Amino acid sequence: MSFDPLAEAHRQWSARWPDQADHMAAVTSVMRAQQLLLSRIESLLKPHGLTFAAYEALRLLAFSSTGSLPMGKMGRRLLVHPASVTNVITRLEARGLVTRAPAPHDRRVVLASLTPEGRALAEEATETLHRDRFALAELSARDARAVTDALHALRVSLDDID
Amino acid sequence: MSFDPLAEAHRQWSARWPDQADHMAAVTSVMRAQQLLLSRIESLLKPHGLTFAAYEALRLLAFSSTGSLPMGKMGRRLLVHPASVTNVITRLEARGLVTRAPAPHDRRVVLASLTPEGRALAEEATETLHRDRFALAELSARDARAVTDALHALRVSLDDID
DNA sequence: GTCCAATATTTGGAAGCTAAAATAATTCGG
DNA sequence: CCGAATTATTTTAGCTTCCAAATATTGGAC
Repeated sequence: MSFDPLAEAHRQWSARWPDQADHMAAVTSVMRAQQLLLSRIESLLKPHGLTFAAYEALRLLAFSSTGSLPMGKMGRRLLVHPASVTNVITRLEARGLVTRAPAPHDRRVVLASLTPEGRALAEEATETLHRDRFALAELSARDARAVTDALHALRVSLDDID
Repeated sequence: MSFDPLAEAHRQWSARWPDQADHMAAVTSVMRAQQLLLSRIESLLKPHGLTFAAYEALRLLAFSSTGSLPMGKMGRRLLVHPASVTNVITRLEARGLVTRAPAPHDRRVVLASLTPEGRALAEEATETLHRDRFALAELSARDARAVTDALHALRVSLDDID
């Protein structure tokens, strides 16, 4: 009874380009899964006034031993463009969740630091995500690992690793 | 020798919340895979002057029997917000790849139609993507299917299907 | 037959991402 | 020890997403 638009696209593609259909379907699956997950997670975070990007930045700072990190390092860890870090930190700073200051040893570097409010919010938001297992409450741990493993192979093939 | 920031995140998460780590890693994998794929595919499409969103709209029209579809239907097929369809069609129309006209039977409905130039570009772009197997040339068909299957389970758990 | 509710699209605004150019600070070569 | 190259961040501009509000059209109730 279930209709899967993705399976439908795969069939259509198969009819014309049989040797491309599996790769097309993999790409489409990734795009769709990301879209669904992002939307679920953002609605979990919305009550805290956080987007996913903002949550990740806060979480990263909360994980660091001192609660502060250089902007550039954050971008590399989060795998986003430096300009995106500037963007998100600017908004967090305006809300008093983070402060910004030049690093003592190298004044080109800007250090973002968690305020107590920022740390508290990061923990609340993490609890919310945990309650719903990152929106994947209905997925078994085994199936979650299958996703990670399959995508590991994909990332290797895209040179994300090594 | 390989360092995988994702495996690292999984380890850190495991140390504090062992029963959440697999789900967190699955989410992070999806986000990262999408980011990588999108970036590869957009560089393949760039020479044609297309973004991935624009390519998908063009491809959808090219697949339809008449080469034209109502805006709303396109949004539902592509699983994006109506406003996004307006946005992308506006840009394609400005380039002469698509035309827009009210539907005869219901003048609220706007029909987007492929021009000959639009159809030609859709085919060229598809050929380019095929040459690199949607940026997944290095991935075996078996591994591609594993991705689709694992994400199928994820999508089912998110009620994307049924 | 007219008015009201539902449907289709567009508009405007907030956020994200990227790439490329501009600014500031540091370090290295001669 | 001074100027050039490098590095870190921000700015600007373009594209994408979504949401919410506005606009237009249709169809049903009375």
